[in-house]
Amino acid sequence: MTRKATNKLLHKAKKSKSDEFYTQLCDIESELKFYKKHFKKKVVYCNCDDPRISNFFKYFVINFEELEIKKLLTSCYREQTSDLFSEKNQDNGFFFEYTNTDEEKNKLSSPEIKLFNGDGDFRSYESIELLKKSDIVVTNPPFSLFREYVEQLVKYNKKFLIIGNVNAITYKEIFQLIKENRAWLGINLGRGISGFIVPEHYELYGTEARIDEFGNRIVSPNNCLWLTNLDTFKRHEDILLTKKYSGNEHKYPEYDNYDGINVNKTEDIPLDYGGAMGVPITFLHKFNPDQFELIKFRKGNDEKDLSVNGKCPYFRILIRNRRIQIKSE
DNA sequence: TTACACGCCACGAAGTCGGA
DNA sequence: TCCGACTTCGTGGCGTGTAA
Repeated sequence: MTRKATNKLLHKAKKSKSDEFYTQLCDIESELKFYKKHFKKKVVYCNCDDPRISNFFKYFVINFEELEIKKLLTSCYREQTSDLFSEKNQDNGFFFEYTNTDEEKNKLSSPEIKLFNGDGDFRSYESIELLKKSDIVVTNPPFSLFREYVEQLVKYNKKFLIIGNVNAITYKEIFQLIKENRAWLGINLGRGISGFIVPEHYELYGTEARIDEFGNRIVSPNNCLWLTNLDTFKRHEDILLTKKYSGNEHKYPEYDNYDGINVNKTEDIPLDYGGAMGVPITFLHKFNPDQFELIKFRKGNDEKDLSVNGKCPYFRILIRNRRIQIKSE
């Protein structure tokens, strides 16, 4: 009888997606410029970042004085390769502490990194100890572990500004945070994040992939967002509404399974409708919690996807305009 | 009671469409 | 040409049904 094959390794290999995406300095600058006041006397932790490569590290070193940062911490994951023929692991994760002293500035080209005992995974004990010492986490975490990553930040009650995929809004856990006003979208979204630097071995896909002037291989997914719990001006600005429901009822069909109307574009949200409206997930990019209330995500009363005449539009978020008083019957 | 097959559902480091 | 909105469908996880 053949032995039952253990194909765990194969599964592991299949599951491990390419998470080696490096954020460009221009994209970091165009977002971080809106958060400068938040960093004064704070310990910043970039916990998915090799200081020798990361543009997050570079950004905070360049702007250390202007932002009045107290300390910068970075840590980096290294996959452990257990080698039967050597006694120790050669691929420990590592971390680096920076306080902008003259000595540190002079050694920036070869920073004195400190090895972890383990792999430096953001979930590891050693990395969590650094997390506990920090105030704000800023990085581009592995998208394949996005849920776990955010869960940990929330667990340790940290401020954060991180990059994720737009579809992260559709994750139950992430939407719940947004609904509870414990996280929101940053300033840039979609093409507002121009692209990521990928390693040599990575296939350049998509029509907008390119090699930049420095030879960096860039892919532009055009579907990324910044998720944060640092306040921004944008979430206090009302969305300008120009469309009317009354007289255009035919443009706003009612859902089969919820008492509300379907709105296909954020800009088409009517200014005179006080009931529930289903809007695209990208509405959250312009969301002001004082103007709109988030009621529910995706599902109708029957807990099935919202549908119009039997057809389900793409995921919708049910909202209500707080500025309009609903007449009591 | 257990093991396995099957079906449903959630998901997506994409990529396209179409209006301005 | 730019950019916000939307979609497609293969894959894996999980719950349930059924046979042994």
